[in-house]
Amino acid sequence: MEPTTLKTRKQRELEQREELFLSIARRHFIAEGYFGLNMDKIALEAEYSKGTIYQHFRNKEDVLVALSVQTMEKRKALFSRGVQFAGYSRQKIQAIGLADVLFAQLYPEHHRVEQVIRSASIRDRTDPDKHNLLRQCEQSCMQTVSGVVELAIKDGDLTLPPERTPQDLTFGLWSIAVGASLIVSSGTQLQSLGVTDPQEAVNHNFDMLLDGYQWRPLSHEFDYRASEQLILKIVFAAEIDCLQARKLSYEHQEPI
Amino acid sequence: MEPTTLKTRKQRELEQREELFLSIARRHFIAEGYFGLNMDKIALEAEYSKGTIYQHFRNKEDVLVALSVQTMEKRKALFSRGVQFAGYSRQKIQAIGLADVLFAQLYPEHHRVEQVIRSASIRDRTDPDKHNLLRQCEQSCMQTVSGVVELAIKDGDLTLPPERTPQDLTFGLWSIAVGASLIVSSGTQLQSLGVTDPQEAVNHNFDMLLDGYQWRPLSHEFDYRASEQLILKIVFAAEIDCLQARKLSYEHQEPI
DNA sequence: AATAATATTGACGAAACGTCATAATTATTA
DNA sequence: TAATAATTATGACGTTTCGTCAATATTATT
Repeated sequence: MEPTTLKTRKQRELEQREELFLSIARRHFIAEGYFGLNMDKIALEAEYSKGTIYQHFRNKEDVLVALSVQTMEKRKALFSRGVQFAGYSRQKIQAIGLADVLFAQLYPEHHRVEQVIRSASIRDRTDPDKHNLLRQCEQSCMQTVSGVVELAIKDGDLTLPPERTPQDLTFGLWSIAVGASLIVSSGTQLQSLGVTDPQEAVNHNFDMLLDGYQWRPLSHEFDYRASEQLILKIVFAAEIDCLQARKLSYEHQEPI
Repeated sequence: MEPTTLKTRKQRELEQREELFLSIARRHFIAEGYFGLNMDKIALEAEYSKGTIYQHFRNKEDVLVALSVQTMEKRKALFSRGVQFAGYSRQKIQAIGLADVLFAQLYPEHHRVEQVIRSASIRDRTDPDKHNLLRQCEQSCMQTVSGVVELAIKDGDLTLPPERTPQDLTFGLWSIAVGASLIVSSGTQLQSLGVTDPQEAVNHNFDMLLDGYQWRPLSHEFDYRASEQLILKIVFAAEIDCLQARKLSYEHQEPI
């Protein structure tokens, strides 16, 4: 066998095995969190020795970074789909916002992984190179947003104050998304505080922020509710179907 | 000795000891993060046995919740000071925002504790009662903000859309604050992305969100820069002095 | 077929958690 | 005050899990 073919087959096998480890790891993490995720169990379940696992991952935190990268790539793909919606620049932003919501609903477990890895203590144990890969992935997501901001400026839908960069706005949207999901997941009793529907509130806060920046058309000049339905129908039909099916199957299971 | 007097002295001693444990724990956590914080070391340094530590705290995570409660109480005190500023309702909000910034600068280490405890995995190990105490503390902080929102509505500075609660707005501000600090601390290279001054960007995003809600006076109707200086001077003079002094002492130390 | 290179294994040492029987201290009673 | 009861402190111990590494097995090369 030629070395090239051999190498690629080897590589394929390695990647496949890594994928196996990661899928087991993700399952364990979802079920039992950071402390329930343990290397011996992964090894046992994958039917490889622990040493082999450690040939793929420097340590436990490395596993989490790898999971996060998968997550971020999934999110990025959805963002790219959203940004393609043909409409006002602000509708593209809306589409990205919806993408993020759908993402959270489709893969709620991915969210938890991201949060753990953001924690400084856990991050400090990761291999800097792998961690940079994750950060690049995140930046690439953010750049999708910034790209739309720049487009809006070029189209004349948006004029930033002097001294403000498109990225400042992106940072604002990103903060709301990250912050809200963290607050919700941290168990704060939002209901009892007066926030009946956090998701709805986040959407509205996005709108208010963009209105504040005077991104046209403003929310009172345009029917963004209708726009939302349109975007979901045109761009994310598949995802909606998937969620719908899942919901139905829950309803079926509940009586059992 | 009467039982009451006896009990209070005992209690005082216990509280003092707990404070000792917490101060040691905080130092270790700051220096070495979650994994560097360890119960044996606290015991050793406090010159008590490990068992005694476990009489105060159910487990390691409980120590962190206790630290977080201290943190949140400090923040709440600063918020209460800010809200007393006599001016437009929106200036009160600005004052709370400044309080949060000052808090982060005065006690940067407190921030890290809060972030760790928000992580679902770590939270899951805490005693629910103690954790509720923390959540109550947080809610009380948020209620300070919501109170100002309600005041603004009463004064006619702000009119919320139907279906929106004051708490939805609070949730937006809170999300920005929490999200931004998490993003900054997670090591995302904001500079290289185009956000030169994250703190400045956060402030501006607060302004834009409030402008979006049409909270009067709007940012172009009023000089919030000047207002900021005024608030700092009138309400937070002590904190500014403290930071200034710290800065000077750093400059003195650097040549050494 | 012999040898070299690479990959796999799981036993092992280390670190830290949280417990609990024992010892020490403090309070109560006679 | 002395004896006894109640409370509190101690640190050795069992347990878990991490990450390593010498020994072993597999694969490639000569």
